[in-house]
Amino acid sequence: MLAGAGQMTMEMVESQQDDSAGDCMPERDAVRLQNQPGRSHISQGSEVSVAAASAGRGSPALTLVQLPSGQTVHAQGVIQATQPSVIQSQHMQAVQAASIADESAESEGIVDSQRRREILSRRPSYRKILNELSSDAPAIPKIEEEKSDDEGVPSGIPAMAMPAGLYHSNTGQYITITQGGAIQISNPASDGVHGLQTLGMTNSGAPQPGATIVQYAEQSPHSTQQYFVPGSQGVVQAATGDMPAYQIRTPTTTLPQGVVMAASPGTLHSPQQLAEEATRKRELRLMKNREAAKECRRRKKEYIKCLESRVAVLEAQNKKLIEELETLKDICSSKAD
DNA sequence: AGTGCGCGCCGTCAGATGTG
DNA sequence: CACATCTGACGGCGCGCACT
Repeated sequence: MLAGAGQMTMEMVESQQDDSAGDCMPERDAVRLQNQPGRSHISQGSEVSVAAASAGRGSPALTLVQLPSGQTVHAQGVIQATQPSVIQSQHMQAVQAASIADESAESEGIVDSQRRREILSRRPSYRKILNELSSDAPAIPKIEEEKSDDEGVPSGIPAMAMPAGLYHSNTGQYITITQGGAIQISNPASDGVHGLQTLGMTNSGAPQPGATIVQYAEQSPHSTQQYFVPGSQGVVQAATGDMPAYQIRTPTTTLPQGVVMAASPGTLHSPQQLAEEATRKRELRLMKNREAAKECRRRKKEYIKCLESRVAVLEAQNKKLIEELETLKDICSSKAD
């Protein structure tokens, strides 16, 4: 990432990393430009001093140019407005802006610095950061929440994007919903016909719209599978082996993660059943974490793309500012002559 | 063809963070 | 505060590529 970034941009990125994990903000960039002339391509003792007047968000940036004669000139900058940071949350921007602008107000400054430290100590949430920014900057794509098709699906249960009526499990089995509402489970290890199991769905007329989740535990007692069946209602759990059982219910109950026990909780007394329950919970937790990790990686990629976009924007701004500075220098030197 | 290397993706764990 | 969620870190795996 960031390969080919210009020198100043890289410095800015590095300084961002100094502050916290993935924090940067245009306001602070402006302050740095003012306080660190060496970074703004203005040599020490230059005849022209440039101070970036803090321009509020959305207002044109004004640059104060001190001429050798002592005259001060307000120059309109090429950057019309500070760009919202890709990775800086609005909350953070507010705190930062307050901490910079109101340093004289000691009591508020103390509170701000405490809040600032508190925020800086947190790890960034890619989803939160980008969503907050996207609400402020329409150009920044919002990280997509769960698609509407997935609404009603308990978190962590992958939707099977398969043709209508045919679904594929995470263990390679195929689920077929027949027109009569029956669920057929086939194992591809066989030729697709042998080993076919059929489950009946009898409550397809459940009143609440939503989706069906089929949870299926087969020969291995440690194997529990869930299937999301769009467009229908109810949750199905199938368990074969010692105690074959199938249950269908609507997914709107308060049971978390859409899990339905095949056996009633009151029957889980034997050590074996307790062990099975513990294993089932572990499998469920691993499955949810697996999905969470996938989602996190997707968000991280999006986050990095936004950072790279911001690098490009800052490089362009940097280039324009340098050009503007050269122009102002020429004006000043011509006036001095 | 066999091998080593780099890269990306994935699953899992542990700890931080968010939420009701 | 308990529980859920998120994310960094780690290791494994597969793939492509260059080299022998």
